[in-house]
Amino acid sequence: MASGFEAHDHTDCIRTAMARVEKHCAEKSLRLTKSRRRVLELLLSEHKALGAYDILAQLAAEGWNAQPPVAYRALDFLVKNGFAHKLERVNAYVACINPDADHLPSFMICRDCDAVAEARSPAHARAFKAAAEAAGFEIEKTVLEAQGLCPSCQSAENETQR
Amino acid sequence: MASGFEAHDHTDCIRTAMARVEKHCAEKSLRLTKSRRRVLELLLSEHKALGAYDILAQLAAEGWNAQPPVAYRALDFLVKNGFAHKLERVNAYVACINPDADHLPSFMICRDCDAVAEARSPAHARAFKAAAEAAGFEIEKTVLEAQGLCPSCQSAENETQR
DNA sequence: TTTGATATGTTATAATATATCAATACGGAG
DNA sequence: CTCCGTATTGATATATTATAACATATCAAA
Ligand SMILES: [Zn+2]
Ligand SMILES: [Zn+2]
Ligand SMILES: [Zn+2]
Ligand SMILES: [Zn+2]
Repeated sequence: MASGFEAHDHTDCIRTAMARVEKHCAEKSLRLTKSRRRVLELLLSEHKALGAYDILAQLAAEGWNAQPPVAYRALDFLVKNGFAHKLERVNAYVACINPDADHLPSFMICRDCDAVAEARSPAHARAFKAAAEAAGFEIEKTVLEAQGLCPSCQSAENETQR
Repeated sequence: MASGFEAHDHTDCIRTAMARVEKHCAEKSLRLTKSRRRVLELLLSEHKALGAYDILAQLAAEGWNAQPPVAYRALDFLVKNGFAHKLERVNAYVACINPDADHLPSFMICRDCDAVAEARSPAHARAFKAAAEAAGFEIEKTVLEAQGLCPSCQSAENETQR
């Protein structure tokens, strides 16, 4: 139902995602420049959200002397084109798991380990959209985020309680 | 289906909400102090979200010499006790329309006039919760927000397009 | 009336995000 | 190829949102 918490071949996960983004950029003549590509790689490296300043710190560690606009511009590009999403609850950004399909993303965010899973079956998102439209509201953007404990952090909490 | 966009007796709306909060505070021995009460009144005054610094500005206009922690502490109290909600998408706060029932709130936020409606039928919220639990995720908090155009701002956009 | 807990006052600063403008790189038209 | 308009980057400054820290005040119960 979701992606991010299950065990999977993450190397392949990254490769597939990059390939889809590259293809999409080629088709739409979008320029996946050095900083945009590197920021996307950082977001893809783990199924976790990174804040803009986390990204800046990583770039700095790689010798990049990058100021805040560098991160925000790259993130704007990635978000605008659907390659990443912003998690409003935590002011952080995560790579999209389905970066060329139009969708209403929704997320589960672990408060303990910061793991993020993007839900794949957006029945609730469509239901929200339908309910809003029934109320005469024209949706342009949805924010659907759940914060709590991922499966493995629930286990960890139970361990320490003993 | 929602509250905020429809015409209604808003004076009564405010009075009812304050009464419910007062009752709840009395029952739970919560202290609805001067600043907490005034911030809640400001949030209730319109079905719009106010940022912490909007609130500080209003308090200042009333002669309050209030520093940021004053607003954030009052908002924390109101949010923690379910009298207000934070809209993560716009970093702003809105009074709850159902302030003594436990619920998973969801919102429609107009990008044009900043009107906010809290949805009353949370079928989509429950569906989200169910989907997350099916994935083994333990939800502690949900953020469900739609941003777009409220009914009256849709009309206004159509006017100007002519 | 002491006491412990909760709330407020006050100052400073952290964390997140954007405005602005100059310099550069890119990519198509000629 | 080379010129031109546009998109992107570099660099500095600043805006916006939120919290840390610690002293003081208030409350309510023992
Ligand atoms: Zn993966
Ligand atoms: Zn976790
Ligand atoms: Zn009302
Ligand atoms: Zn509106």
